[in-house]
This record gives sequence, structure tokens and C-alpha cells, in this order.
Amino acid sequence: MPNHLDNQLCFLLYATSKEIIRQYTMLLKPYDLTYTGYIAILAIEDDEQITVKELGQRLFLDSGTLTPVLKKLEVTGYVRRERSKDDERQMQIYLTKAGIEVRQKLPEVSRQVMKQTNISEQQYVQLKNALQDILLNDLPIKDEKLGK
Amino acid sequence: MPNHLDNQLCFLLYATSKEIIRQYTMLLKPYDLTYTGYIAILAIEDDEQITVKELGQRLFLDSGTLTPVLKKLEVTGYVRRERSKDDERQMQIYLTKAGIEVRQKLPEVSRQVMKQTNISEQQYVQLKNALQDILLNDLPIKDEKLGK
DNA sequence: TTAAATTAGATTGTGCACAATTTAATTGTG
DNA sequence: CACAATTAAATTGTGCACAATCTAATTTAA
Repeated sequence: MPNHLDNQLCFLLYATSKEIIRQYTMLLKPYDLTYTGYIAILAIEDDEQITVKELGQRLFLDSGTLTPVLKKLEVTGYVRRERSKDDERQMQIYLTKAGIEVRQKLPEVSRQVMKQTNISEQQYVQLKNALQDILLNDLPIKDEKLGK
Repeated sequence: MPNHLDNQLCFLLYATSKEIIRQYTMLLKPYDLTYTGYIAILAIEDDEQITVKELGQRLFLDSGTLTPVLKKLEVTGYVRRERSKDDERQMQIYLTKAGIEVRQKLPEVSRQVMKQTNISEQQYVQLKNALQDILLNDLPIKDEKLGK
């Protein structure tokens, strides 16, 4: 790697993240899912109704990103979107039967990517902790979301 | 974090990477640089002529991403682009005087972001090694680029 | 040596990310 | 109550990423 980038943690994060997401994207194509659609479906529990705002908090994404993703998931048939009766500003999102079904198949995709990545259990844990620490420091407001 | 995402290394990589790049982006605005422009300038040595292809190998980016970025850097005045005399298919990219000057100021940006991140030296090294290992496993062809 | 294959870069199309703005609904306050 | 302030989602605009295609230049091989 080039002189001034090889010591840059950010560049490594950026490149590694892109590469792993590229692998997910390929494996998700058969399900007609993008990576963003994938994490959205994972973040919604089977029996849950969730607003765009709360989903955005879970995924660190805003409505500008989520609205088109959720609309596409709706067209594909994995979620439904309904205006909340209580508060007409809110959209209630929930999984359809097809969404619940595809959600059950997704851990296998994750397993396949992790297999290719081929890191040790120890490194996995270290990496997870280090990344959570960084997110904690950079997003102090959202501490509670990381379960710390 | 939501049940099924909190154990997902990929999601942590993705979220952390986005957050750190967002911080870079804010700090780079005064220099009229995006994060992609920033890593491009870092990857070009002061006295170097480099092709789009080789720059892409250093940055893990293709011409579809780099061409518009380099064109914008050219308009801003940080690089120049010239067709190679030897091989008319190649573009030779090199830093202008302004590019060399801004490049010298960039380590300070990186230092500021790392300060906010507030991770220990030990974690920094662990994280770097773990990420390099993953990139190595996922991009076996490009091993030599990681200096391993 | 020239036609086929390869290569470099540019272009096109899709899909995020995210800031900023807009719209509509709700809440808070005098 | 009325109206200002706030809020949720959608919209708009910019800038990547990356696959796929295209074009032009170069290389290979019959």
C-alpha cells in the first residue's frame, strides 16, 4: 500500500468495509436484496412495527437513505409501509410473510461471507470490541444503542 | 443495537467507516476536498507520475470512480492529467504545486480525527492488523500491496 | 502484417449516503 | 384557542462505488 495510507486506520476501515459489502451484495442478489435492504430487514423483528426514525437510529441512516430503500423493499414484497394512525407524520414499517421468510435465510449469507474472511474467533472479538469503542467515542449520544 | 446486527462484524465495519469518513469530510471541506480526493492526493507522491490504473490499485477503486474524482481535482488545481506519450491509452496523473502544498497539511486532519476517536495505541495496532488480515484473505491477489 | 484479443480509461446506469430543504402533522405556550 | 416551534418523512442535490459497456490504443499470433 502507498506510503501515506498504509498507516491510516480510516483507509483500512473504508477498504475492508467496501470489500466485505461487495461480497454480501453478490450473495444477496438471488434474494433481490442490496446490502442496505439486508440490514434493514435484519433490523426489523418478525412481529414488530417500527417507524422510519427508529429504524434509522438502529442503522445509523436517515430518511433520505431509508425512504427509497424501504419503498423498494415494499415493491419487492418484503415489507409494508403504513401511515401511523396515532401520528400521521410517522410511517410504520413491518415485515410481510415473504420478509419473515427471507430473513430466516439471511444468517447463511453472513456465515458464508465470514467463512471467506477466515479470521480467528479471537480476532473477531477484538475487532468487534475495537470498532464498538470507536463508535462509542464518535457517537457519544448513541451509547445505549451499543449495549455498553 | 438490534438483535441480529450487534454480532455482525460487517455492520460495525460499515457504520464505523461511514462515521469516520463523515468526520474527515467535514474537516476536509476548507481544502475543497472530499474523502476520495483526499486519499487520491495522499496516494500520489510529490514527484510521481502515476496512471489511473495504478492509482486505482493503490486505492481499491476503478476508473468509474476515479475519473470524475481526478477531473474535479484537476479543476480545483491539485493535480494535472496528461495522456501518456508512450501509451495513449494511459492517463498520467501528477500533483501540482498546490497539490503538494495541500498534501503537507493533510496529516493534521488525520491527527484531529484520530484524536476524536480516542483509541489506545494498542487497539490501533490490533485493529490495523486485523483489518489487514481480512483484506489479505478477501483480496488474495493483492497480497503484495499490503506489504506482507 | 493485419485481424483478433487485450488493455486503459471513459461513460452509463443503479444504488446508496448525507446535507439541506420542504411539507404536513403535532406539540407547546401565551 | 391560536400560533409559533418542533418533529417525521419525503424530496432534492452532490458525490461516490461499482458493474457493465464502449472506444481507442496496443499487443499477440496466425
